[in-house]
Amino acid sequence: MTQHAVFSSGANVWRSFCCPRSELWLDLTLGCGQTFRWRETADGHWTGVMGGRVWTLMQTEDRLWYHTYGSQVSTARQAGRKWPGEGERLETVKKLKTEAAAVKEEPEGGTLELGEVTSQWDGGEEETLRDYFQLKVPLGDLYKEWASVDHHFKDIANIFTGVRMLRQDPTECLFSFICTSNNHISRIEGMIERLCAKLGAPLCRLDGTPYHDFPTVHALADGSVEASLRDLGFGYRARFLQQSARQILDQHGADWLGGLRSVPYEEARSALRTLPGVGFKVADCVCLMSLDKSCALPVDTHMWQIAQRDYRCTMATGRKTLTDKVYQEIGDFFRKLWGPYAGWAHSVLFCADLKKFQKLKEPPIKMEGEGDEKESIGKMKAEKKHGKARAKVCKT
DNA sequence: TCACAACCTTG
DNA sequence: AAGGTTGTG
Repeated sequence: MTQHAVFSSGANVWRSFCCPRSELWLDLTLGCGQTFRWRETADGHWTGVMGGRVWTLMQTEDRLWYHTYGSQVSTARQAGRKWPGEGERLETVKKLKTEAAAVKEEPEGGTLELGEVTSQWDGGEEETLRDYFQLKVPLGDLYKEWASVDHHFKDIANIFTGVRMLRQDPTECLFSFICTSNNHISRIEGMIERLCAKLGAPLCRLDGTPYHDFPTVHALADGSVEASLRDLGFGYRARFLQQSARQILDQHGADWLGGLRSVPYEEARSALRTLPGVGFKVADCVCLMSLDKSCALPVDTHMWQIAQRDYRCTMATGRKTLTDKVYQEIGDFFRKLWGPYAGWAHSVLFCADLKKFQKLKEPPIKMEGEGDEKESIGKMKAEKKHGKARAKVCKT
């Protein structure tokens, strides 16, 4: 049976490229609720479906490592495409061992075996990842700019580093976020998993777990979908999904969503809002996370509270419900404060507000024999093991 | 433009 | 209640 790839096992092919932690922190970026399809299948190893195939990712101090499954898929994908030269991508096994040993703290030393490293062209995988993580956007520089204009941001910026917007598939993003209304992240993840298992193309099976692609708009538009999804626990959202898919095909065509990438923000948002189950909040999520609208800023109940509590945002206070007008004003307030990448800054604050990451705000715990450069990671692992969960730290 | 209820489940 | 949307007054 095929198993999930593990970096230290020596049984898998891993490739990597330079990507410092200040630019990307996988645990936060994949776990902050912008995507619902990645799971931590081993310590620091994230497995999920992206671009029609299954990946496992992990990172060391300054590199991002990746493994993909079922390489036969890549043959079709490569056809007719020209990829940039591979240049300095290849590393020697010796260098890998040195680096991995340094980072992974193998006490035995020398027992660590790494997977095969081939010199063949990687089939565009590195480029796919660079696009998915939008690595051309200089996150470290943006953090400095946001911190210079906003001391609340500055307070958390040193802890919650590398929180990056993904460039997700628009179809997956739209239909996933229609599921988020009145819902928790943990439950959403289960729903999306069942949605893909029911309507998505099967890709492979790892350790007995089947992986599926996200369903196509066509699959979601079928008349039987609402009943199926209600059976899977989608509640009233089942109809929204089927109707939105139907409306896209009937009124625009399957390529319409992707085409919104080249349309101005407000226009794209208005277009999305014509779909059932899509209000301002969901539309902004889709704009920000899949349509290249970096200024789109989803205002949920969290951001509403943050705006009042931390920013004394006057338009946010004194109302019982988040009206369309206030929604707009809060977004404009943060866009003025943070600039054209306001949506990215928002996700850092959102991430820092999540219950599951509150432990990162605690003072570091010194572990015996632990170097300080791996402090934050060591701290997280240590506290995961000890199950520490202290009260949320709020700054006022 | 604002407020409120209803909507499906479950952690 | 939970990262909302829709319909009604």
